[in-house]
Amino acid sequence: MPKPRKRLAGAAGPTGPDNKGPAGKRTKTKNPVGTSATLGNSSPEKTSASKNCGKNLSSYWLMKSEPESRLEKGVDVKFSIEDLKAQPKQTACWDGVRNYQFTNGLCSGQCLHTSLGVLAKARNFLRAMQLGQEAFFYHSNCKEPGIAGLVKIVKEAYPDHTQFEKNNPHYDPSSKEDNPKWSMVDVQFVRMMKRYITLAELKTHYQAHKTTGGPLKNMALFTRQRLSIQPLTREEFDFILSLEEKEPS
DNA sequence: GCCAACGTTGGC
DNA sequence: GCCAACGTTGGC
Repeated sequence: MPKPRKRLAGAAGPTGPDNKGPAGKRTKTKNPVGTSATLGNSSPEKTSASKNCGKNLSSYWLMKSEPESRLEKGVDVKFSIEDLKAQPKQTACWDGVRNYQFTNGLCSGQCLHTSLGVLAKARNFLRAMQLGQEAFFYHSNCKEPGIAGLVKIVKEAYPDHTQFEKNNPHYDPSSKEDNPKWSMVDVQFVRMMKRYITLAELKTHYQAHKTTGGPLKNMALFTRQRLSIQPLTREEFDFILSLEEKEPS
């Protein structure tokens, strides 16, 4: 399926395709705790994970985030595990790409758009995530990529309500109430890894396992390289946890 | 900063 | 609906 690809260095496209409003990063000082954090508490989540159709879904995840500053349309996308730890309740909203929001701020849909397909996949994964499930917090696009810690899902996918609010800068007229485009989950810091598990180390195991049939042989980090939220099998998850106890190879 | 990988777009 | 161009991810 992959055909030779072409890349034009110059690309000279129209500069800035839609600047749909830089949608500044929410300033943490905005609202006192409580606003949106409590918003969902009253309703017993009728939304449920019933979309899951009883399929054999993953219970473990890997979520990528960039720990080093980088501007994307004027917004710094940096969000390291230390940043997560620093949040109130050590909790943040996760929109499935690599954007995040403070749970005690205006929890609005800051939708740094990625392409729709990627988003759709990320969203599907987001919607499959269930309360209490654990995910590795992965540092990407940085000096030393790797798994920094563990987080857990503390709120299952819920629609980002601001996408329906006309006055909101994140209003998205193309999103329908019965099929919201933007979802988020909330994740909470659990712990740091006992040691940082680098991508290089994981890759070494992945390559070995490809021939030996070990647990990482199909790891999405290497086989689905561009997914920002990826499912892990229990075997993958357990194997990676076991690496903590070992000397880096 | 470069560029490979790869998903998406759009002309036909 | 194919397929080349293009934009983005993310390692290096």
